[in-house]
Amino acid sequence: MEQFSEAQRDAMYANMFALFNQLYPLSPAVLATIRRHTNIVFFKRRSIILEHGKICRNCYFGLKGMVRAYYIKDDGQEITSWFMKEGDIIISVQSFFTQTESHEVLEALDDTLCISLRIDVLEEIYRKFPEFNFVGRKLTEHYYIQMENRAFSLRMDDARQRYDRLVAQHPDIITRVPIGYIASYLGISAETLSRIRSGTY
Amino acid sequence: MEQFSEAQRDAMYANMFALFNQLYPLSPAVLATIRRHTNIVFFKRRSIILEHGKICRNCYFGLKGMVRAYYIKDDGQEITSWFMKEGDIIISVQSFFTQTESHEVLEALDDTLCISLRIDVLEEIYRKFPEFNFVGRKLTEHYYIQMENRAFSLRMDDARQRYDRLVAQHPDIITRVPIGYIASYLGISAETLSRIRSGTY
DNA sequence: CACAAGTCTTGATATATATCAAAAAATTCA
DNA sequence: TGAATTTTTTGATATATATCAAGACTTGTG
Repeated sequence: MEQFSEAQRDAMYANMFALFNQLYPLSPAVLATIRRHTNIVFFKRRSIILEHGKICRNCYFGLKGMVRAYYIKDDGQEITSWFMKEGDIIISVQSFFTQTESHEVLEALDDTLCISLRIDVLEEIYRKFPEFNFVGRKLTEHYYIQMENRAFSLRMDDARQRYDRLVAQHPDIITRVPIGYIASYLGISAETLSRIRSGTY
Repeated sequence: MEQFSEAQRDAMYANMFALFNQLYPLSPAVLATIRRHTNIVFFKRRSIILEHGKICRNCYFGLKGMVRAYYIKDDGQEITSWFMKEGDIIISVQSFFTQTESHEVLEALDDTLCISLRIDVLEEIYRKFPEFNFVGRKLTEHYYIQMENRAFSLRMDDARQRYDRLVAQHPDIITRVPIGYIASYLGISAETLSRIRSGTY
């Protein structure tokens, strides 16, 4: 992999720390501990970050690149559950939070750069710096609300409305992700999404 | 409403504290603070716990009774988002976590009894007892995973499979909730659910 | 207890979206 | 670059589920 200068690393961590500090102003001691016990990892385009059935033992902070999470149906069909990118926390929610075998696969859609934090290190940080639970709670709340919105759209909106909502809320996903993955995320076939986009529907 | 003896209250709180302690062993000081700054509230069957457009300023712990959360579509149709009952935390997720006007309505389906905790009190507890963020984080994670499972079922399963999954995972909801509400939660019409249940599909 | 109001079922038909198949376009890589 | 592969589009047909309408149940209430 590439090596990074200290200045480059500083910039990467500044990114993540800005997010944390905005939720709860953290002491230099916590930030130094985080920096000391995490590292920068690189995933090649198309590579698997987390395999199906493995336990998600790392939490990633996205620095560059798009990642998708997907399930595999019994018939082999892949169902995309979500997309994560720069500034996002990247995990298999179920697996990371419960430390059980993941139902999801995490796959890098681009060459992807992340800060990687091991669960045991994170738990140690939660223990040693209880105020960091504030950050963990706020981030969980944030992603929970996003998930709720998506579940809601699936019940309330038809295919075209779900697509329009995604375009409105996440225009970058539309441009950066192959249409087939977007279709399975929206719960529709690739053909239907193609027709929606072409104005047939 | 009714008055409760100290012994009855003890039993109610024991319920909630057991949940908390199981996530993180809390000091008597926190528990005493919680008990002192919360109260038991009663909602009559069919009454509205939280109106649409109001800010959800209380977090409830369910002691008795079923509650449903629903949205109202532009055309007036009610779409049930979830059911909460004894042992559950009852809030409008979006409204409580962001302290913005609720998109959801919370409605008591039964005569319902809850422990009520004001958001400002909760925030004070988070500040004064940072370890309580651990509990808040764990609970948020738990409900987040549940929400993920539901969003997933909506994308992956057809109507019959979604119903079967609900029966398998929450048999009590089927027996305690009118079928029309269950249908809108599953994202299908009441007629279709009726046919699924009768074995037509 | 009976009637009103709401809820659930059943049937007929309509519609959104899936599926299958093949061509067209885009992307990858040797 | 150009052939091979993958992705996307388009067309024809099939299907799951919605909608509309009417009747049968339930339930709550005076």
